Amino acid sequence: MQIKPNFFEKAQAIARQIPYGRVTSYGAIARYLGAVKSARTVGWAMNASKTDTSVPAHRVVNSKGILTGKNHFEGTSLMQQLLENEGVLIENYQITNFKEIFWDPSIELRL
DNA sequence: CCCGTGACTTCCG
DNA sequence: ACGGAAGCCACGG
Repeated sequence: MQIKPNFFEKAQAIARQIPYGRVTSYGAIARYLGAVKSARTVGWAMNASKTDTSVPAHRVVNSKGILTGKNHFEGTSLMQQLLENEGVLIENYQITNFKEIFWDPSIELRL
C-alpha cells in the first residue's frame, strides 16, 4: 500500500515515534514498511540515526527482545541503561517483559 | 559499475 | 526442533 519513498526515512520516522517505555523490533518496522526481509536495512537506518539523537535506536531490538545493537552503541551497557531508565526490565541484554512493552507500528500506526 | 558488508527475519532440509 | 542458507535495502570501496 502506497509507495515507499525511502526505507531509511520511514524506519527513522517510526523509530522516532516509539512511545516512552516501549520497544519494537526491526522486523516489525520492516513489516510495516512492506518488506519483512528488509529488517537489516532498518538496522542500517539505526546506524545512520545513531548520530541523530531524535531517533531512539535503543528502543529497537530484534524479534527476541535482545539488544543486538548494544555493540554499536557507545560503551556497552548504555543501551540497556537507557531502557532500564525508562522502566524496561532487562536481564543480560534481553528484555524480560518484551511482549508486554512491545510496540508494533503495524498495529499502533495502521490507521 | 561491481562486490562486499551490516544493529534481522523467515524458509527449507 | 535445530542448523544452514536466502532475501531484502542502502552505502562504501
